[in-house]
Amino acid sequence: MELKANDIINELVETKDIRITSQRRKILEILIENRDKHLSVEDIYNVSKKQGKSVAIPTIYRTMDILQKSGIVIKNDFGDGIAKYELYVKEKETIHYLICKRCGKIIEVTGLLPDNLNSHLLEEHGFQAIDTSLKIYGYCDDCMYQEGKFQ
Amino acid sequence: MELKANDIINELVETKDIRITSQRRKILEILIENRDKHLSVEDIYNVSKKQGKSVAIPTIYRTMDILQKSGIVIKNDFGDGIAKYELYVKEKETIHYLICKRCGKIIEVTGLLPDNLNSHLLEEHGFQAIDTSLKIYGYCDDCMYQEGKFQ
DNA sequence: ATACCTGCAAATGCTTTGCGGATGG
DNA sequence: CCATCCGCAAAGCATTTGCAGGTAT
Repeated sequence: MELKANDIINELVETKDIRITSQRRKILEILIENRDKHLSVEDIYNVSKKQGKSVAIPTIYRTMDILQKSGIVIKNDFGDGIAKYELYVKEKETIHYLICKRCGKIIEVTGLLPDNLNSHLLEEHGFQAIDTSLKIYGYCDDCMYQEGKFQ
Repeated sequence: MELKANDIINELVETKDIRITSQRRKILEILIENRDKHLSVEDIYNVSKKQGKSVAIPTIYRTMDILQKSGIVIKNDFGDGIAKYELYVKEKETIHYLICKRCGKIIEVTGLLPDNLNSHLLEEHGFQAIDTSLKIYGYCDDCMYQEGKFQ
């Protein structure tokens, strides 16, 4: 855990020239503790406050921006207009999201896209893919037979 | 053109109980004239103003909300936080978007997803898919060999 | 030493809402 | 008629920015 944070910090220091401050270390620790979740800036702020090391909201925004541009986090918007961040894990397959329009539950899925997608895009459309975002909105098991209300 | 607007209006009147006002008719006409584009609320406002029948911004938001919930338009966000609307065309295959991170160009593509995707999701995850959104961010032909600046 | 970072407050920009007057069916 | 809609102004809300003081290297 602490080790992982240091790994990421080392990568930050070595590859980009980004200063390591106590706030940035705290944010990275929170991201690592919650690597299975999608955190909003407010989430990160609340956790930092609860843990006694409150980091200001603008600082979090600025840090997430840096982390995203450095490829350390992925920025996501699941349709509610609030940015959600998660650590980028190199080894992991690209994750796709099934988003329930009724209860908001997010199911993570992999392997929906053809393996040769990126080379196909390059050949057919001259497009160099970097980030692929597949989000499928609909109704989860629990909500499917309830009245299909939007939110 | 005018015919199409009336078709949609008839559908509105028949299937939902939505009043037809001059503003809503104007908005539908603008959407039809620009069925190949992705219009922001501001775009629609500017066109309406230029055409001498200015529709107020809040009215456009309210109308787009109704049209979206009625399945007449698709709401999209291509990563800049500004909602873009387009007419939903039933016959059309699901469209995927290649979005250039440098110049912002949007290339529309179809057929990237397996045919049995929805039934697969239902069987494997108990998920009833309604809207599928595949957005791929990267660099277009023109921008690929330029310095890969974000925006 | 000094370039960069933080936190506060204020600004920004898209979107939403309250409300009095207007209008469609 | 009367429920619904429109336009204006103002409010909401996530995000960004200016700036004075603090910190990492």
